[in-house]
Amino acid sequence: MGNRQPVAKRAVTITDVALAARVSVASVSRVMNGHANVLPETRQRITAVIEKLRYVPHTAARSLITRRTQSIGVLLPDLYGGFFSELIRGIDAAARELKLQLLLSSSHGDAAEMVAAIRAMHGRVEGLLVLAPQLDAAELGELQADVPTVFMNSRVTRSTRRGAARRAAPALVIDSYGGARAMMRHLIGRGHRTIAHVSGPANNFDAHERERGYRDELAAALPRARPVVVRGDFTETSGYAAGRELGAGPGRPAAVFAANDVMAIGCLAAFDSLGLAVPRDIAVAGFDDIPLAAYVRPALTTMRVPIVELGRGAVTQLAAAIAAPEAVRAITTQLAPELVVRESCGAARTRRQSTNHLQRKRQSVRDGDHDAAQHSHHDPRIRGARRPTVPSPHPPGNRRARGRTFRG
Amino acid sequence: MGNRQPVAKRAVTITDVALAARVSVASVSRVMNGHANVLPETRQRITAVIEKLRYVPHTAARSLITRRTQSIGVLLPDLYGGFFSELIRGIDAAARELKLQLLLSSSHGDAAEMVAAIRAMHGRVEGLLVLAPQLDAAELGELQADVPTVFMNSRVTRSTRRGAARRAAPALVIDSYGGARAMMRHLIGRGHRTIAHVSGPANNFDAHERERGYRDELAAALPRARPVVVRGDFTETSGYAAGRELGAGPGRPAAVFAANDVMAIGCLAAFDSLGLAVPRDIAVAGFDDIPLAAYVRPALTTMRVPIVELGRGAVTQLAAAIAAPEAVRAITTQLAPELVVRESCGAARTRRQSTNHLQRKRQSVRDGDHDAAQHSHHDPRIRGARRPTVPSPHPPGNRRARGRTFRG
DNA sequence: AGGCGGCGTGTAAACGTTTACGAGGCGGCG
DNA sequence: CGCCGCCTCGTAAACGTTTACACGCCGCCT
Repeated sequence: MGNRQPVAKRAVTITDVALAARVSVASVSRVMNGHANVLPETRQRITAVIEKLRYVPHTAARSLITRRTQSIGVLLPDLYGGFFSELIRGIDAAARELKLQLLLSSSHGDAAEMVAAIRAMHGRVEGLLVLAPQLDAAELGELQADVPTVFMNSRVTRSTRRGAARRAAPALVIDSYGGARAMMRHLIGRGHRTIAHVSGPANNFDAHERERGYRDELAAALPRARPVVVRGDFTETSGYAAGRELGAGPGRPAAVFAANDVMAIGCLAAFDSLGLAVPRDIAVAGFDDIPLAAYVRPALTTMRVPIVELGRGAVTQLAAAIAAPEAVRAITTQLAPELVVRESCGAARTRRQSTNHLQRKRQSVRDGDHDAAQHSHHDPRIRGARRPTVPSPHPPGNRRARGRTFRG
Repeated sequence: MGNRQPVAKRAVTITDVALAARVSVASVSRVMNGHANVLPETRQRITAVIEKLRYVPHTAARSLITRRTQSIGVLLPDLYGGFFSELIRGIDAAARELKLQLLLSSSHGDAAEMVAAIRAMHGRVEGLLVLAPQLDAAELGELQADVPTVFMNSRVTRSTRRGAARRAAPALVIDSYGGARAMMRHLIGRGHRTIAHVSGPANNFDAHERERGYRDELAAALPRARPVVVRGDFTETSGYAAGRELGAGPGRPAAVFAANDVMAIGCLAAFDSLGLAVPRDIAVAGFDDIPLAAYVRPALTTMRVPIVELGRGAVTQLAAAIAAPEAVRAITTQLAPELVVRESCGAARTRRQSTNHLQRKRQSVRDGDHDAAQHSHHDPRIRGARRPTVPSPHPPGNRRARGRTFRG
């Protein structure tokens, strides 16, 4: 009893507490888990010992028997940039409300790496959140985990292609296709008749969807116009190259719609280097509404994607799937981007319009039914807070400053 | 054997494998853990069954007995903004190399919340990474976890105050004080004689250190100058307000040094609204080098803080502490910021100078010794890649585009 | 030839919980 | 007064691993 080991002191266990409180471990467990059937006096004695010994239950042991870990795994392809930052923030906020721990894992270039990561999480998480834009449905199907999974922004398995609907997990995606069409409608509505597209990497789902939206809307609204697509890879460098090509070549388009903001900013630089004034000589539009988009000049017209909502919604759906695994349906929820009009397309400086025609919509993979179980739209961002140009006569809202209270 | 339960299928355990391979669980375990003493033929038989049954060991059960979880907890005050994004990226990269899982937890406003979060991680992690700029040493001491802990950017416990060194954990901090002094030297070196400071929130460690650096360098270099400090809170709004106050009041300073970039950008907006030209009428400097800093105009002169290195180094130190808990020393490692000269202080457009006099330095809390065990400097960022103004005649390096290969 | 060491494998304990089950006490009611 | 039920609490099994130890076998050394 009294012999003290010089080695690392063992953590205090439930048995230590039971001994000290002169009760059985069962009673301690009951107190810890808030069960009712324990005498107030006993409870108090146990609580005091717990406090005194600073007992905190061993999570691994607990989850071994309860089969609950109170945590979910998040698998991302990368972490760089504002997109993932916001996504994680949305996920974290929702997980915190649901009292779920977050196990983070990133840098998964291919399916094999992702499978390895999933394996490493086995027995550690109750569910998985997977963002794998570079994987198609077949590959995703292969990494079938033994826990509920929700996919974010992955290739949609289309019910139109018979027998192809093999993914049994729900998914949340940004409606890149609809967003691209909305942007094209806007550009065409502003009078542009020749519109080029700078696309993203070939194996990226969103890149593909945005290009498809570009082509479809162009064909629908301007049947006589010929689509012009310059392939980029979502990097600024590729956007610059595309901008040089489009701006210097013959038949310069009236507007350029880049598949993301970063490339659009590259285009801006390219046009500047060519002596072209934006939007007077050529209009530019992007996609994503990254923070930079509001600060470059001219400020970038773009589609804002609801990243925080994406993260939130995914967690909510995952929690539902964990609670009732038998009730999960392979439903794909689409989140609609929002048109943000700034200067780069020649719009009025302060004008800001929302795409009413682009309502939040859902589509079922199996059938056309609409489920009411939707995530809560708690996106904390203040929609109008972002500054239209830099510098502006008035200080913007404080949305962007939240974290900065802690970090300089 | 052949009876199939209609209920949720139980996960395959090591016993299932042992049964199927007609060996004992011990042998399966030995194969799983790569122990040598198992016959090739037996090993092969077991491996085949493992493959066939897709057996993956239950992490909780394993870590219960081995007391190893292969994962570390990361406690952050918040997730918003580029700082945390980069920090997590650095942490993730290092953790991935060390095959450590990351348990993420954020939004800890006070010590109580943090203690709760630490408790929730008990038995789940082998070590803790804590970023708590709003906590002082005493509070940090209280949340003494039973696992190795490394603090990031926290209040330094000074050895000068006797008996105050109660924190037994190592820490990594950004040298905000030294960085602020370096920036002041730069401003004074450019000829500015009246320099005001916009400080951060009162309870923030970095804010305090930067103000201290401002005051000390000012006193040292310009003994006759009177320090002028306007309190901000790291938000753009507060920077704007401070800028209005400083720009419109009597005795307008020649330069304004803001405690972070966000407030500096607020100042830029304020001066613009007052009709002041930067840097001709007034110079502005920030701190952090957030991505925006290079894109606003005039581009912001600032101190770049090595965020990724901070995360990397913290993980490295934590791994060392986990491996050899008895060898940990409460050493505080300082990471030096780097001066980035842009336009907002009236420098030459393209000039870029590094602060040679501000070497990376370390200071021990207990004594003055220097430990060689330093983290590897693998910061992948390309130093000169950032664009000085927008738009620029040449496309920037592709550093900023990495994650964008996956996400539009 | 017999003992002995090494090697391959199995048995069982241990990790720290939760919880089904049962024992004991006590009060109420027949 | 006795029985029954409820309430409190303890005992022990179970979760899925790892690993110390034991055991049997074979070959080598003496």
